[in-house]
Amino acid sequence: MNRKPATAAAPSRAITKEDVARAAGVSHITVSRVINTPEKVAPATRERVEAFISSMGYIPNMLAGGLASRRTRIVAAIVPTISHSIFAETVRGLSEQLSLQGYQLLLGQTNYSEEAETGLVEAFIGRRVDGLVLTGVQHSVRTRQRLKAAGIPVVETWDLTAQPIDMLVGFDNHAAGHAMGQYLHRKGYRRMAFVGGEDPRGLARYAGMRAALLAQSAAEPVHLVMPMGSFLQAGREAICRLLALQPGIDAAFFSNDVLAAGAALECARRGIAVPQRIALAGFANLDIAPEVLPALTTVQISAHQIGLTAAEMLLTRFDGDAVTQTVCDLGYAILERDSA
Amino acid sequence: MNRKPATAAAPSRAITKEDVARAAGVSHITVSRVINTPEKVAPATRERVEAFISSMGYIPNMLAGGLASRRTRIVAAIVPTISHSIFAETVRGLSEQLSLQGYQLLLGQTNYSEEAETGLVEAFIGRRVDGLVLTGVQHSVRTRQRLKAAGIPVVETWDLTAQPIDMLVGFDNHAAGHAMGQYLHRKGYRRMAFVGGEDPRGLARYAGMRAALLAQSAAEPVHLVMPMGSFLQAGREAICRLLALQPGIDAAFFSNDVLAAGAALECARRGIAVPQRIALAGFANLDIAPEVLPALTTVQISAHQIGLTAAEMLLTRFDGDAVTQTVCDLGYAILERDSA
DNA sequence: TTGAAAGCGCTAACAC
DNA sequence: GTGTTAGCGCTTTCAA
Repeated sequence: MNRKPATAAAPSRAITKEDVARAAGVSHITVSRVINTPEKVAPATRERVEAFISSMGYIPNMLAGGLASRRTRIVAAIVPTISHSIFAETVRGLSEQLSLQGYQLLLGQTNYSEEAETGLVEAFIGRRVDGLVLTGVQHSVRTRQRLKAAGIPVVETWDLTAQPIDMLVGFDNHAAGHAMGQYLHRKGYRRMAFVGGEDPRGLARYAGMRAALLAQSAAEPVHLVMPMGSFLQAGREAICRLLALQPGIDAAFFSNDVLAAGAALECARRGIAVPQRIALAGFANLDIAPEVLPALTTVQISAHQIGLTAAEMLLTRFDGDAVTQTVCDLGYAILERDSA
Repeated sequence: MNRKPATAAAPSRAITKEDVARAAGVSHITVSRVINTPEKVAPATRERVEAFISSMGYIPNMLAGGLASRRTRIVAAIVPTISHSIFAETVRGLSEQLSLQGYQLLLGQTNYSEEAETGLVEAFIGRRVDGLVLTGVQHSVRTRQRLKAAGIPVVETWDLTAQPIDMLVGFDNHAAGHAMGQYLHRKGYRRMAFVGGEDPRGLARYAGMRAALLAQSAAEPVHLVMPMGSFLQAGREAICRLLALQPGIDAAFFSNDVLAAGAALECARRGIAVPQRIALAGFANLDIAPEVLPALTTVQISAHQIGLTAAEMLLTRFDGDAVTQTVCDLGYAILERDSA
């Protein structure tokens, strides 16, 4: 199946603005203008230069351009992992919106490690990205220092805080958890559990739910921490563990829909009536939420919109305009379906 | 919730190698060495310089470095969409492996448009990426020309071809479809359908399945094309359409597990016995495949490994070594479970 | 409307 | 072990 052993290619020398300029009989700056500000070039000259650009297959070196202009037209995004569809959606939104304006997206994954985030932030600053999108509002001191020193536009996402580094688009995780806690309590459930990971946002949702229950003098919810990984399987295991450890439990709020869907699947398999025996609630309103049986009651948020909005904020800044609304609260909504 | 209107920050002037050099009383080249080849610097000098780098918070400008050295340490990946977990897995593998060596990932999405791919390739060449990872083996002439002219290392993924642009890691989609066709036929199913999108790889799987059935003198499979979007829902709709249009149908092979899972969920909902009334087979062995009821028979491939391998190939090239195995066939395997 | 000069911050090649 | 000299390919500012 193999072909010739491939060695490093020999890029003789890439073609430059000078080459095009020489061929077209103008100076390189004119070529530059044809590309960046065509309206400032005489139509005749422009057409001739364009013809040469095209026939010679000239592609401007944006590295050199970026160095000279101090604008790279690159935005970096840092997410815990691209494997979780919520973050994938945010990244998709970002990338789509950014590419409309000729910006490119550099992607970094932290795997939920703050240390990794710090490293990525430094790497991206080193690449002189025009803007940075961070997940969450919790960052190392070093990250904050670097960001401040670099002075580049930053958008934090997926959460809310009173002291954003710069801009922010997200929703109140604590309030969302609180709302679900109230909802479940109102529905008559009294012995609840929260199932999730240990990321700050999941923890905030748990805290919100807990606060809601305590405010109603209801029992404190069981907090079951599951490892991040295959959420579906984790959800199945979680429901088994919950039922075994706390037979009296009557409702479970999961940190995301996939976890909840796994639980629903397991209940179906074991003939456990949902929501009669145990109610299930998810988070995010992912594709899977309405599809399992029973359809999942969940908290609706918009992962994709987070990416879109973050991109818009950044783009506004890049245009030199001031972003008046530096904090964008996208909100959330309890979506009642059949599982709780 | 708003704070001060945010305006473009004033990055007075980023600190450079010169600044550090002056402070440490050495020349800028020594600072450069401390960063890039510390072993070539006297320990005493090194430590002093390192102290200044750290205390001054110096972050090298990789744009300038890249321009001078002609190496950006950036790899670009182009996928149809990051929303489909198979591609997200590939991107995750790529990013993980690359970041181990200090490389960063630029991400582009085509939304299955060849034209978009062409544009992205040009943009990435303009950014002088060190390597490029493409999805599939079908590309515009222009893309091929540009890539050839640029002479940068390229890895095509997710398919196989006799004439790769450069390097290749994937598996034979036609053969995988063929194998599933044979499997289903062997299992006794005779009136089959294929459900998928119109991407080249899905089409190849359909063609393979069709060839297998025709070789057995079995009936030609029905080919149902579903729009890309919410796969779960598309899977549900597909099974409804199939059963309505072709009541005699006894097996359906879906272009991916999510589609198949949607169908399984709908069958469960409507009390349609799987695999007795209709057998269901998926593709990719995603997390969801073993979790639905009945567990999905599918074709196992490794999306994550594709990313890992592509990164390794590229990294080998970057090290100046020749990649002897330019084509890596990761293979596939029929995974028999309960649905077919 | 077009061009010349200067420099963005770094690395490569060669000297000392 | 360390420094000097030249660029890398582009944009910016100013001049014509």
